[in-house]
Amino acid sequence: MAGMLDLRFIRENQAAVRRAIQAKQMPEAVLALDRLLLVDEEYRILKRDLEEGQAQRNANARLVGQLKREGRDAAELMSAMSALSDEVKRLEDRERSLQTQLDALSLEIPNLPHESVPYGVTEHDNVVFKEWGVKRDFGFAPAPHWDILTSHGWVDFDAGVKVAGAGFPVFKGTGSRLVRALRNYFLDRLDAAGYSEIVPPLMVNAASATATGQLPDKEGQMYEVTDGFFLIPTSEVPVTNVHRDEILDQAALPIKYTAFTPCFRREAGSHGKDVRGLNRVHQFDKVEMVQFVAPEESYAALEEMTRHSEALLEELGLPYRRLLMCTGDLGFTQAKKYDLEVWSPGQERWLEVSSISNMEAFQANRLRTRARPGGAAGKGKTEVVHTLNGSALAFPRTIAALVETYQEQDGSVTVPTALRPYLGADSLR
RNA sequence: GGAGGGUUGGCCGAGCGGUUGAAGGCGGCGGUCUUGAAAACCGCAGACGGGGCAACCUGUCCGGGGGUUCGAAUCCCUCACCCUCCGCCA
Repeated sequence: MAGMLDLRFIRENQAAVRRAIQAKQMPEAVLALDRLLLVDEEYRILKRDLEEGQAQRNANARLVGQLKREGRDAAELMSAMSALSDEVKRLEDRERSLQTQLDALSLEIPNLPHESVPYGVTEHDNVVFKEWGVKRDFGFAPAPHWDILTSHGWVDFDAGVKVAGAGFPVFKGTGSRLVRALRNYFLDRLDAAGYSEIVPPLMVNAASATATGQLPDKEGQMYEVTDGFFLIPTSEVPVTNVHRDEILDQAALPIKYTAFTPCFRREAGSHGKDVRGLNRVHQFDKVEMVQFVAPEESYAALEEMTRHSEALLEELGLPYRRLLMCTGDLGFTQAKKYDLEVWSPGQERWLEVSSISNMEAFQANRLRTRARPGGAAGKGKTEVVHTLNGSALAFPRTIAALVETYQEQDGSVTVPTALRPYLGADSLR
């Protein structure tokens, strides 16, 4: 299985790849790169000897067959072949071993940042790309969402602890209706924007989790269940894997999918105010966008997708800012990423509600998803595709910002206009 | 959970361990013919690697992985998936 970019690209652009990995602040991946290049060199040298041996073995085996068919004695050739076959087998064993190493090392090489991504070491180096909206002047001290939600009985955190554990909020009554309203609202908006809806499996196999980059080495983020399944940390995983091992029709690009699913994340090591209320939970709902596009279109697609998510926040009247992630805060699979953070007046902090990324060819290579005119049955050379995904939006923090932003002094929550048709109410109380 | 049958190219479908260097059909592409098209006929056609400036040479791939053999689509082991019947079940 190929890693991010194919081996040939890495081989021919070693210096640039090394620099890019260093910019991502992933020293262990630099070590993997060094080993990868060494193993690759040995592999290619061995491959020549191996192919020569295989060619000779094939020719002789054919000759044995011919002799036997003609009723002649092939014993001498066959015994001579024995030694050659042993040698070829030895080389094949070595090749297999090197191939296994190459595969494993390839999976350790992260995607490279796009040239437009600013260099940075930590999240503090991210760039505030834009800010939208005016933070509301309350005239009273706005409550944090957990107070609002629990006082109305819209979310029952204690019941969640009893049923499952911390980080599994139970939405009740109006809270549940709010979830359902957001789900329909987001999906309707994306449907109008040309995304076709998918209801995917909520568990995936290891092959899928590897293709999109959750495996190897990031098991800490996913719940692994029995029978080799993983609970999805985002619907990006099952939706993107829909086209694993496929040659797409170039004329069908861009392919746009949206999906509403619960997402499951272990969030090991999180604590304190980060996990208070709905700030960080183990199970949450999210509407996701996924696109398969021609390489030259992918950066326009990234902007377009980001605008879709921003438009939702704007229609909901929630002030937000867009961050351009620096190299050091990019994920393993990402070439470029924007985060959208919504303003939480009750906590006086920004909450990440969306992350939109261009994976370029990184996932497509792991997925073995390519494109050509006519698709699998078509003609011509297969070409790479780019994949992108983004949230539109994550529910819990959106709900947190929503109830905090629209809370009134009497404890009620005004419903933003865009959501009224979905809730059938102007105000929640 | 039990028993049985399957997995071959874009699709369907053959395939005694040795011209499978994957039959045949459909679909695709190019051509002949035609005012044009259809039909008919002829021809071309996979994926992914390695070597080479190139022409070109070469390897691997018949669900995945191992094995037997001079030689495996074909035999053996193993895993996954699909189908049929039984059981259970929203």
